[in-house]
Amino acid sequence: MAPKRTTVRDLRRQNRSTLLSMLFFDGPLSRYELAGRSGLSAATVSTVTGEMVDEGLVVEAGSVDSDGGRPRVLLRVNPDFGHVIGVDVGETGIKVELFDLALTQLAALDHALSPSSPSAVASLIASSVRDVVDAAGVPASTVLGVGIGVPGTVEQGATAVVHAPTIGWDGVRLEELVADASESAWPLYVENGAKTQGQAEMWFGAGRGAKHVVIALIGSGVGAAVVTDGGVYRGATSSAGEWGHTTIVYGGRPCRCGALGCLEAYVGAEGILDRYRKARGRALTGVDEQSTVAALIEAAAGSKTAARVLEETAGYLGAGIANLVNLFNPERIVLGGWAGQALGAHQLDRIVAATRAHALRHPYEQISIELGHLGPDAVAVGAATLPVAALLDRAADPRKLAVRADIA
Amino acid sequence: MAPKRTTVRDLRRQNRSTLLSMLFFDGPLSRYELAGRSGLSAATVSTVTGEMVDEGLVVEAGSVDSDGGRPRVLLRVNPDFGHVIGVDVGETGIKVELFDLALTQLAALDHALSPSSPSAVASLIASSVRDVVDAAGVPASTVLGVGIGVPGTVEQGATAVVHAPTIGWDGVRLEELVADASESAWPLYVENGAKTQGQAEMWFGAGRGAKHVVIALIGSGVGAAVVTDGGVYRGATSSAGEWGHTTIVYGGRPCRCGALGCLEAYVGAEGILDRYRKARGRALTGVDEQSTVAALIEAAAGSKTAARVLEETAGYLGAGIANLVNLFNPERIVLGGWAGQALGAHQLDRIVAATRAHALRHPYEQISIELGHLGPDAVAVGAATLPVAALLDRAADPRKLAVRADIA
DNA sequence: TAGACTAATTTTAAGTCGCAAACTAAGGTC
DNA sequence: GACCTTAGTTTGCGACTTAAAATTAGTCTA
Repeated sequence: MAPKRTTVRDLRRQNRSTLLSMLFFDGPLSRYELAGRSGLSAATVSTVTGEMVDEGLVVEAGSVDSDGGRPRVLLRVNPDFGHVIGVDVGETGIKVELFDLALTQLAALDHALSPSSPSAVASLIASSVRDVVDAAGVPASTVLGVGIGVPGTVEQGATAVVHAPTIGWDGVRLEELVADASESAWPLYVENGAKTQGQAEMWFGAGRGAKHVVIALIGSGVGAAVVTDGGVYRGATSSAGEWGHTTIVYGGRPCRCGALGCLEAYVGAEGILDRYRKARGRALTGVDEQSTVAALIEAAAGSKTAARVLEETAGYLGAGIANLVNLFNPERIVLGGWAGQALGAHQLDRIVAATRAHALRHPYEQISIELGHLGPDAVAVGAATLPVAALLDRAADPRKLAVRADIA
Repeated sequence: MAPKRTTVRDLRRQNRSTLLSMLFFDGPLSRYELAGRSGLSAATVSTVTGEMVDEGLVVEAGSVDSDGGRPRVLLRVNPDFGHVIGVDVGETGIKVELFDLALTQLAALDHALSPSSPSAVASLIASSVRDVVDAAGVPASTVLGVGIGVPGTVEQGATAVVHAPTIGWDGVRLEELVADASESAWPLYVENGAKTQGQAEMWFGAGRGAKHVVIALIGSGVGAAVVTDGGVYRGATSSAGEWGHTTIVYGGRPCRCGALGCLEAYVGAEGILDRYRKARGRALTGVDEQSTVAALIEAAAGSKTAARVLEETAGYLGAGIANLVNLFNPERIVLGGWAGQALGAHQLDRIVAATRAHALRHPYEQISIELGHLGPDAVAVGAATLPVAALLDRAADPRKLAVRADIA
């Protein structure tokens, strides 16, 4: 059982973490402001920040006048304290990006990838990570960790286990595989790609500032990242948020998961296009799903059928969102994913109206529905936030004593 | 903003709370066992428990042999340290019960109540609370707090605001009303009745020992209490878990909430009976909903129509449960509420099968589905746990400095 | 240009906390 | 009754936060 005790040491770690997180999220702040915001005494702020400055974690960043007295010295997280890497394992390729601690991208790599064995993917990840470090020209020793977003559920445990039916993975111990394929021993953080994308929206996108958010992601598949009390909600075995496979039409359209009437079968890109094909009698043509959906949206101006299919889609989607509202009672819904943003750009009013029609009045009144600010590219940045989150949480180099139980 | 700092005083409070909670939930324990379980040193356990014994919060409770050495002295929470009161505000009456700290019932009162103004209900609560204290013969000064379960959503804030459409309450500041109607200044804890019932299942019923549980409650209405990481999940404004009004059949049966296709319209008692009436052409007779549903279940042995309606009900319910499984990924589902337990007793296999059919394999494999151990009576005990939870959380008399932000 | 003044940090001294180690208590065994 | 074993207490210490005092780094005034 986890130790439930609290010792004096935990105090310092907790307070370091609080102050470091404030500096990270709320930009440069003086010690004085830190004291005010944190509730800590000026003395403590001084000693704690002093420590972090000595360690190179925090640096001074100019100063601002304070009417009449000693100017305030601004502190901020040292962007060069270390670097983090985010990996987006997609269904058709992997992206590897390297960032500094301010999450500024310093290098990026893309690899197309036909469906391959888990160990082949793991090797590719390991070598690409190596490559991106070389490409960025940063010393290997400054890499604090590697976050990996995968298209499937991830069981967090002693080692992360991935279940990703769309790429044929079932019980893949990706963390072990990548670790075995790498020479370096950087901490690895494997997480569901929807959750990393959600994390990115929370840190840099439409979720900023809110504590209870559901990020609805609609692409080929449909998923959601649920943020409760500021942290990503995982559930008992980290597979929470499988919104796409909730039943919205009992006994309805067959879904690729095998069940009937899943939301994904109606509002997933494939479901939308298939419904159009059935209604119209023939399919739209497009080089890929994404452009076909775009063509459908454009066609809606002239085609009654296209317009009706999209209208219905907005209805289903609104009902699906209303389910999230009723169950999670968030303060904000962020509509993301490439199809979600495309639909939202043309149909947001209708989607909102359908949500209102299906949600209870009280929780509905609490929410705002917004489009995501980031595209699917955000999976990699989101993955890169994982080692940063570990750093903020421990307020210490995550490579040391990497107890990675709850990354939040 | 809440103070984010952690001071050395918080340590003691935290550790007191840990030890007190262990004693409460895991029965009498010796200091030695407490040290082992908590990870605290024997020295700290000794001083902390010493304090709590001095304060009367904890008492010694015999001793047990330890092979060969000094016997272990058992400690337990002093059941007579104080008393707590639970109030169940139902649609047809209120129940008020008084318990000692071991949640042993010492007195109970029932009042029928025709739909009345909030302030009339508040007065009745205030006077009944007074009465139950007199009936139990305990000194008023020993009452640590009063928990109130209400049939609607409760916005927790500076003062609890209740929205309960079924009894015509909209924005009722019940906490203020009751406080104004009482002479005593006992801390009040107002909470949704489904959540208090869920809390009772967690502490004493089918939820014991689990950390991620959804308690599905089916009666006339349908709701759920979601427990994540051991605490009741509330969402941004405490109206999370409105499972009954999630859409399960898009465009389906009208629900009393105004929307179409809500789960409640299919598996709520009224919905079941109405579906039977429509299928059969005539209604079953019964003195009330509860006995009518019982009659329907009995009729299923002979009547094809009744059997089919129940079968369909199991299907809808399974799909609804699957949605909970996919979204919350709990480790356990508890099926409660009078109708839920009645259905579960006769149809559990079918419900489980329908759940499996609609849930994703991976999260499905994590769960066990169980019948609730407690009936709807549990609302009052559940409400009474609220002041106890406050006591355990603060490890101090909740009447002092009652900061009731997060009761968990 | 030297005080005087103001406001941000740092230093100092005090009090709390948990812990390891030494110590005491309470039983059993031979 | 000497000795062993185990439970619980006391003691001394290092780590931590804090209030208060001291210091620092500017601006303003005369």
